[in-house]
Amino acid sequence: MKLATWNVNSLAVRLPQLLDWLAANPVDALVLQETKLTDDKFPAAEIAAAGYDVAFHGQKTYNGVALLSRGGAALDVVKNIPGFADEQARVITGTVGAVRVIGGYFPNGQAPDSDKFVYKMAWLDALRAFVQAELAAHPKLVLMGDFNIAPEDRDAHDPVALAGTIHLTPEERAHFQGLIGLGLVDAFRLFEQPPKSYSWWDYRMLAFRKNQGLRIDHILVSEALKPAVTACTIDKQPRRNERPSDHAPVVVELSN
DNA sequence: ATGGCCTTGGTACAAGGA
Repeated sequence: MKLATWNVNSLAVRLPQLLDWLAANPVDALVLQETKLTDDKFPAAEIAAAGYDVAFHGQKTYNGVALLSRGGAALDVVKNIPGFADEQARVITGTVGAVRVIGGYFPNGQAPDSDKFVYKMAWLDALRAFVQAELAAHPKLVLMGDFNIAPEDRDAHDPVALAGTIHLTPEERAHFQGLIGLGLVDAFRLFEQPPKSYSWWDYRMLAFRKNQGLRIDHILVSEALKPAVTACTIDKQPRRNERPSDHAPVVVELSN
């Protein structure tokens, strides 16, 4: 079983690239972030034609998430975080096969002294409680998406220059470790990886060509699933497309 | 160089992203 996450930065722009990627990478489940589409504009028919069921939760202009699945629609779908009032469409959860999948578009946070950072902290608190409850009900769980957190210094191309800036603050990293503390593991770090592995590169400054990026897109798997994880990789290929998303997909492979 | 680029909404340029 293969699961993946990809921040597409506008599904309206990236739909052809998504369909190309799915044809080349027939995953069993895929969560998308930053679809930037209201539900009435979501391209469900095109995705169905590619062989995927899809649940989605979007809004105009910003945010928006989706959960694609092959071999049956996701069950028991939950949109956003129950009990956390939020006008922003950032979370979609569903059961695919035997796995509970939570897809999240974590808030950016803008800057550590901003109102958006305060929102990010509150959102992360709510997410943690939600994941804890989901985990209790569904031991086989995957939490994946655009976390907007670089968990360690090796997840940033210049951790000295970027120390304390958004995505690298101690507060954000503590929240990442809080999620790990629920009984999750960073699937990417279960394996030897190339040095300077990133999942996002700024559109500016020729950042992709110079590999000046951040690893902020993650797949966390529960302890019950950890023994089944056989691989986890970042697929840089779509970042080489014309008009690419600034994020690359991350893929995890589970045995059975 | 508190920038650069990309997307949206809307049709000029501001906001947001990370």
